[in-house]
Amino acid sequence: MAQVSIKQVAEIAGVSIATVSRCINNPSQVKERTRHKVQAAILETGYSPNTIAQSFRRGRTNVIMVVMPSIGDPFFTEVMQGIRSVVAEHDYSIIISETNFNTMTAEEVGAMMVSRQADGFILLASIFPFGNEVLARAEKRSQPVVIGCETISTSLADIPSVHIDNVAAAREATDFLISNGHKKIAFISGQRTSLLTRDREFGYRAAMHKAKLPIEEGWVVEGNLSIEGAGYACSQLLQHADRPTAIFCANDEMAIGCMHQIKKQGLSVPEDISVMGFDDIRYASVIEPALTTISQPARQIGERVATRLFKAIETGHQPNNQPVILPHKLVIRQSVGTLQT
Amino acid sequence: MAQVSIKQVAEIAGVSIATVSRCINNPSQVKERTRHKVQAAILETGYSPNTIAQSFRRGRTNVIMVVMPSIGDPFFTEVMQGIRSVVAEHDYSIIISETNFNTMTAEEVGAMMVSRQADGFILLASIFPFGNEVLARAEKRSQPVVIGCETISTSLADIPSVHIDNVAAAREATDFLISNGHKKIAFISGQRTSLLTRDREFGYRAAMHKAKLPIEEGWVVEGNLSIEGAGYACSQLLQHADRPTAIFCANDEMAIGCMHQIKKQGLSVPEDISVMGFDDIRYASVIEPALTTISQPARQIGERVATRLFKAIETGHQPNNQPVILPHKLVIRQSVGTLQT
DNA sequence: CGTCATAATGTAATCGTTTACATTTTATGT
DNA sequence: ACATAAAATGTAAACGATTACATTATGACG
Repeated sequence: MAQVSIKQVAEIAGVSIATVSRCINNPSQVKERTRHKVQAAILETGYSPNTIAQSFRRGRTNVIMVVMPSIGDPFFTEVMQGIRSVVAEHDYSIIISETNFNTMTAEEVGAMMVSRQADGFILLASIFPFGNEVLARAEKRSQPVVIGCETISTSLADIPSVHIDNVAAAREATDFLISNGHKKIAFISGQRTSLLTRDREFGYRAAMHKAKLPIEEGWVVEGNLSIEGAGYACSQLLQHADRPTAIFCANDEMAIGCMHQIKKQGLSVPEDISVMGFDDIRYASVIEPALTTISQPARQIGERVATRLFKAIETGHQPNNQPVILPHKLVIRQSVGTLQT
Repeated sequence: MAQVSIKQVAEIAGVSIATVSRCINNPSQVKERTRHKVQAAILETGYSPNTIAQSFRRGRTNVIMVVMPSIGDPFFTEVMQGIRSVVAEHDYSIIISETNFNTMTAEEVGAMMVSRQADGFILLASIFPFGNEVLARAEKRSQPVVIGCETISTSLADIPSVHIDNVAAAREATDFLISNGHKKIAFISGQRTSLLTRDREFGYRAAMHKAKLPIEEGWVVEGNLSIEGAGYACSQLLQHADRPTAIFCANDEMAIGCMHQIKKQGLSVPEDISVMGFDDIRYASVIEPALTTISQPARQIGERVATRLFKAIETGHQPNNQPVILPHKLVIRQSVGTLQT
């Protein structure tokens, strides 16, 4: 059975294809009697417009693309919900693309834009080398791009983005550990190539520096934002000659892997070692001990990112280039203990 | 800056648009000297093909769509990895659509197919009313559909699908509880409208029946496949006059929520109540106590589903309609205890 | 009833590719 | 050098929709 096209509908209804098209897109300008004929023909043939042809002709896809580091990451899933809620108010659909935590090059981002499969892009994943090049392309093609969550605050104040102040949040988290008497604090970061957690590492280092606490060689290790990766990173820390009393993980997923590893080696959290997470994913409160972490307003980030994107799509201009900074919150649960001094 | 089209490239290179097109799609049939000229022109203009126009003209999008109940569900994420690995071998990309655990109607599925935005569909989400109608549409449009994970074994042996034997697996899980001395076994299901867990409930009931164990009114409650939903469902069970000694949850996410709720009420797992999960998601082994559950070959399911889909796309026929049943495995950890009799 | 404004419909161009077919160029063998 | 086959390139139609513009139908009014 071949595809039914507007032509066949027109034929059956005994009108021109233009009238059929108008019937669908602008029913008010076709006479009622004709409209009925056409609708009958549509029903009879089971016609529905070929969206590809529509996109082609209109030069607009009514699709936005969200580039995620990983579907399956509970944090980004929540961001998606925010995005979704905004998209639902527009006549748009979402397609999701996944990088598996790999850092995207400007070329890859460019390739996605060039393919014109979407009218706008939300990047929740790292871009590198980032910034100007991507923006310039976006500008040229008038395909807006907004970045969510993941940026380096220091180097790109000029990209449209929505995120928390990762540096401040990480500093706060570290300060909390310090105020609980910890002096030997380790950090498990994301992939070295990922930008996601660099600001957090930076905040951690800043807090340690300010408190005049040393960061021993080997206290900052690379996880890969996964449970398994953190487990391995953690076991290295536990073998360290000068074993830390607290571990700050750049995301909750790793904190969970970290706690698991600690317990596996017969130690307990927080009695022997304290663990601090970041993100406040849904598992953070049900894991044992419940995770002390930084809560990000994930849903809200998603909403704001999408709102900015749509404004840009509608006006035809890139969004203005100020980052939007949303508030974070330290959530104190049970995974951090007080060190008797 | 307007889009660069093949026309401008042709003009600059001093050739016809056909030659440019051939240069891109069939370089072997254009002379080297010409090829160079064209490539130079492409570079100069920054041209890249308009994929929408290509899809339009070719009648093929080189995209497959995966409909998921929920991104963020660790189980489906793993299925996705399998799918992705197969897709990577073809010149295809994936777009993901999310139903948020809502059951799709045949109309919705039809709408997705009709929109022609993809050459084939993988449905990991419930369809209802399912079966013939969807298949008939798929057939008519020659847009293949393969279903993964989620079917009702009893009623649609004739849809191309890949999954485990959910009934047998659930029976096995229930038998394990029974063999550990449990007689009062409750079940937390998915949404009533979702097909995902019906077979599992069926298997549970079958096992109970075979062991001549009664299922008291109120022992089968509806979670919504989430931590929170299961928490609520679980608290109902704990208040039950005839409190169960074991709870079988239709997925791990709910088992985690369930255990959390049990502990919250001052009881412990598995001493007071045993909990059995289903799926073996990555959190199952790190949660405390580690979850006894049914392990599905998620990755493999994804691979097989995708393989079948591509075969169908390539041959232009619907896949044959036999379900592929993959093996599951009971994974015994710590969340199920033996009941002293 | 004729005129004219307006509403309804039709005609045909267009979007950027691909590709069947026609034409031109190049290579080969005598 | 010429005939001929093969290779390279060009021409133009097609995909299915939208839409500017042209045309026809409808209705209002004197």
